[in-house]
Parts: sequence; C-alpha cells; structure tokens
Amino acid sequence: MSRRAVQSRIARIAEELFVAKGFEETTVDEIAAAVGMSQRSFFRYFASKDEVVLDSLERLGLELAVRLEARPLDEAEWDSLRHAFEPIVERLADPAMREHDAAVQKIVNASPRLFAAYLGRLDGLQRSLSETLLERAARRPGCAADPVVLRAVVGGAFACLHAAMVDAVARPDGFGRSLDRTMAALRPAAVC
Amino acid sequence: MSRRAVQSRIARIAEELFVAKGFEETTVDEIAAAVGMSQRSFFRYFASKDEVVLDSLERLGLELAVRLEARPLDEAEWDSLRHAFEPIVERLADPAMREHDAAVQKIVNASPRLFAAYLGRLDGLQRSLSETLLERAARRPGCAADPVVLRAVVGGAFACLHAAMVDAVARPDGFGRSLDRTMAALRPAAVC
DNA sequence: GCAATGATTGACAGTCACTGACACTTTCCG
DNA sequence: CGGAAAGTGTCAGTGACTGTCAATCATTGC
Repeated sequence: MSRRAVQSRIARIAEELFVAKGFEETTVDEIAAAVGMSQRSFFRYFASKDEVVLDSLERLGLELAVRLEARPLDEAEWDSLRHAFEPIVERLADPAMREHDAAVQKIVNASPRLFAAYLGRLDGLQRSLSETLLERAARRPGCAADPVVLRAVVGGAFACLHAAMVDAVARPDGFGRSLDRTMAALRPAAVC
Repeated sequence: MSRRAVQSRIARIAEELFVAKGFEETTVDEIAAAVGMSQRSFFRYFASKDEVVLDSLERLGLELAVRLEARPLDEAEWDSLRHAFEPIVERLADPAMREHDAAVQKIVNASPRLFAAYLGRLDGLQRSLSETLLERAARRPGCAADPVVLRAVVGGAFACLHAAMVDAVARPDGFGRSLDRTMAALRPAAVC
C-alpha cells in the first residue's frame, strides 16, 4: 500500500472519529488504534494531528496554483484569481463533496487551535500565489507592479473567498453567487 | 502588585528570552524560573505560552474597535476602517515602539504555530469589527448592507493592513504609505 | 534460492504544554 | 481578632510529539 493510500485511510477513519467525538476530544492514540497501527507510526504519516484534517487543503492549494499559472499573462490579476478559485466552486457544486467539506469545516471551526492552523495554511497559499503573480507581472512588458499592492490584492481575493465560504456553511447553495458578489465589490483598479 | 502589572513583567522577561533563544526553544519552566514563580502560577496569568506574545494584540484590537465605533455613521465603511487603523500607524511612528514591535513580529514569524495563532486572533478581530459595522449599517436608514460583502470588505481592509505590515518589516519607514497605497487600490464601490 | 541492504514498523522512554486537586499562606474585611 | 477570599507552590496526570533501537519486511544483486 502506497504512502498516499495509507494517509487517505488514516484521514478517513480519523474524520469519522472527529465527527463522532470532536477534534480535541479524540486522541492520537485512539486514531492509531482505530487504524490499527502504533501512535509512532501515525506520526510517520502525518507530522501532526492537525495535518490529518488540513492535508486535503494542501492538495487543493496546489491545484489553485496550477490553475493560476495557466491563465493568460495579460489577464487582470483579479480575474486570474477568480478563475483559479474555480476548482473550489466546482467541488462545492457536487452535493457529496459539499457534505463532506461541510463536515470538515465544522470540525475545523469547532477548534480554535485547528482553525488557526487552517488560517496559517491559507496564508502560506496566499504567499505562494503572490509570488507567482509577481513573477508573471515581471514577464509582462511595461508594467512595474507594486509588490505590496499585489500581495494586498491576493489577500483581498482570499478575503472574498473566505467570506463566501463562511456564508456557505449556513446557506450551502449560494457559494458561487456569494463569491461573485464579494469579488465584484472588492475588484481593485488595474494593478498596473 | 496588580494582575496587569504581573502580566507585563512576565511578558517583558519572556520576550527577552524569546529574542535570545527563540520561541519554541524557550520552555514555560524557564520563563517561570526567570520571573521567579512556579510554572503553575505562570498559567494563572496567561492561558497559554502563545498568549504572552499575543496579549498586546488583544489590547490593540480593543482600541481599534473603540475607534471604529466613534466614526460617523454616514462615513463609508472603508474610510472608517482606515481611520480605525490609525492607532497602528501612530504606534509605528514612534521609533522605540517600532523596534519593539519589529522584535515581536520577528518572534511570531519565526514560529509557524505562533504565527497561526496570531492569524486566529486577527480573524477574531475581523469578526468583531464586522459585527460592529453590520449593526451600524442597520442603524442607517435606507441601506440594506449585504453581510457577506461587508465581511469581505473588512477582510480586504485587513489584507491591506497585513500586506503593509509584512512590508514594514523590511522597510520600516514606509508603513503608512504602504497602507494608503494598498487601501486605495482595493477600495470597494460603496457597500450600499 | 539467498544474503546483503534499505525501508517500515513497534516498543519504549523522554520532553513539553497544560490541567486539576489540595494544602498553605497572605491579604482583606467586618 | 477571626474567618473568608485571593494568590501561590507542589504534585500528579494527560496528551502531543520526538529520538532511539531493535525487529521485520521487501528489494535487489549474485
């Protein structure tokens, strides 16, 4: 069994436990026992208990980065970001996925510690996307983008995403609409 | 000695240790010993090791909230937020404060765990300011503000603040300018 | 087949953040 | 003065995580 497969197995079982008894109330020992491995081995597949939950976010982030790279160079950054977010919209369009993600979101929101870790990952993703956009801007002729402003723009786009997602927990159907509304409201003037 | 005074004393001594050996490398036992109290008593003044560093943020957040409340009701949210950020600008104008805050920022940035906790606090502040603005919008006649958009706007303003602060670590003098530039770039159309 | 080799694992001990319980002292107040 | 309240130290315990080591398992070259 590949490393990836084992991780998926652990994550699936762990999430069941988290849903049943809560994140903080579930010990790593319990997860390891439920999976059928030692605690020590659990930590060989996940660096921390947090990562079991946030691992999927990592992969989603990678997908966003790829999408962003694929956008045309002359497109406005704001639109490129909106298109990069599309995998999330698509993902939440599938009811099965949406239900799963809602459960995960609930787990994350219920633990301030885990929620903070989640924000940390989001920030890391913003940094990486900002780097990408900055580099793309440099490849574009006659445009000296302000790095600070660019980072703020990326942060603004994520603020829209975050606001729409928070809302989607309550009204699970309006995510796409909310995202479009927020991103229309905050659309910056051309960065160049 | 008042509770507040003891907390300040602990924070001061702890920060020295953090600067000297790093946050993760400094144990609570060491801090308690340096202050001259038991580990148990340390936790009677701070709920966690994180809080020693992030406590000042809490007080700053309260100040922002007060400032925001004091803005005129008919002012655009974006401008109210910019004015609420003023205490930070003023704080960073004083070289002594700036140096101290830069040291704290460095401690926070050096520990992903602490940095995540920092982001968590910022998010909490955003929620509270959003609540304030939402309530203020309700008091204003003829204006049905979209809560999702409003939260995104607050998030956008904080994204500007964050981008400017990250930049200020490198160029310590341009904070006010950076903040104005980013907030000009992301200024949303009127929320109402 | 088989032996050398490298990866995977479990068992164990240890560190560190944090908590609860209890006893002791100091301070405050009637 | 006496007794409640508040602050503190000690101790024991939990839970996340890490280092170490020996055993096992799979792979590869012969």
